[in-house]
Amino acid sequence: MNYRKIPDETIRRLPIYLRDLTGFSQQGYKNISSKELSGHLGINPWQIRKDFSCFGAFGTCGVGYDVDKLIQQIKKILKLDTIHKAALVGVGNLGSAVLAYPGFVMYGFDIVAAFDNDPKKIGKKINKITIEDVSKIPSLKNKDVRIGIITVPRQASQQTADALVSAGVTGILNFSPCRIKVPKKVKVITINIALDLARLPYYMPAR
Amino acid sequence: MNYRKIPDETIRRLPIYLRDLTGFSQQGYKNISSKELSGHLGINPWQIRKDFSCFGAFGTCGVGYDVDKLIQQIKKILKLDTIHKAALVGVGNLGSAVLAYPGFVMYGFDIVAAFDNDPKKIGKKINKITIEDVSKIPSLKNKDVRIGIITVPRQASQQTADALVSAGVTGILNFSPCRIKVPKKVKVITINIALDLARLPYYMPAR
DNA sequence: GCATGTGAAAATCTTCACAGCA
DNA sequence: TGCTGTGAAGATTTTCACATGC
Repeated sequence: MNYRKIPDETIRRLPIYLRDLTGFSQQGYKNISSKELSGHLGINPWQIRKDFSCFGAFGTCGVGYDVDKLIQQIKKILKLDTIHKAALVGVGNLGSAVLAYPGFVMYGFDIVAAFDNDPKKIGKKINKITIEDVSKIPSLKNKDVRIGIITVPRQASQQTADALVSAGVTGILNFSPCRIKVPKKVKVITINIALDLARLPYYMPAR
Repeated sequence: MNYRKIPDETIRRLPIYLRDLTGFSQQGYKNISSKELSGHLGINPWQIRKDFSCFGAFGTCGVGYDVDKLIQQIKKILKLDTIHKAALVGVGNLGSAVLAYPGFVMYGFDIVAAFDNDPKKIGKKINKITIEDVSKIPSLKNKDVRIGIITVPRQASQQTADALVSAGVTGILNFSPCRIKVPKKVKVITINIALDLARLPYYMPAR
């Protein structure tokens, strides 16, 4: 195998594999074939094999893949083999939902701080985290927090991003419905629910 | 121009264009060039022109595109030129956030019903919508609701999907962290926040 | 001059077919 | 026989270059 860069589309699929493989591991599976995985995920077996082949030969012919080895390898590729501390800004409806979201833990994320600018919310606790004033964002520098989650209204998103970047964050999960500008070093992934919903009618059958 | 199918990737970008064009329209812009749009969106000008060229020539050379015509055309392509009624199932943290989310209105979505299985929540009102028991989902048949939003825990997602499909829904926005099986006619778009977050460390610079 | 629209080239991603190995 | 791993073919998407029109 040539060592090529792993395709972005493969990277997009890796967390999906990881999620289901973790499930299989907990059920006691030792090995799993691309065909079995395919049935679960709705991804073609050859696509799965191609994806896995990007990072070396892990399967045993006639048997399948070693589930736990695969999990370790995917975690290593995605750099999910260490705990990542994250901070959330904007504890409104969405922010609260994200704070309570159980899905983060399994990938090794730990939300260690939450900020808001509403005096009524400051000091309150959600999930053992005390909400602090946004002016305290710079304190993240001392906490080795590299990931920021932005769940503030659109108008405040850019300044929030700026504050997070200044505090040393290099990865941002942005829930604001707009693009934010950051230095090249910083990676932003934007999640916009409305954009996904807006595609739905196009794919729905005509009545 | 050959009448080809519009590429899926173009469809994915159309809602983004629509969002920003709507903003420009409200600011009084009559025309806009691909270059101006490019600056806002972070998408290359030639990509933008290629996308727009899929559905006919709309631009004026030397001037740019007619903002309002473009908006109308994109809405037509995405079938967003009519109001779409939607129903939400699962009024927990995430469900409440989605109900309160302002982003849906601008694309013409109207959440007309919400369901939960928790007796404490039934009868409560959120955003003028009274929460009903999940057993009432079949009543959607009479309301011409074609879109379902699933924000229930993983275990309940498949049965929720089944109930929605039986009630006539043909498009589902699924927030559950698993795949749901539906008839081919039904389109599902799955949003999984954790999957997006899981990609972030890979793209972040090494410390 | 300026900005669109489009064929052609390049890059990327998916599908296939089959050799190779337990 | 059953399943992996991979080169090659096919499909899709992005980028480019430039002719065309106001």
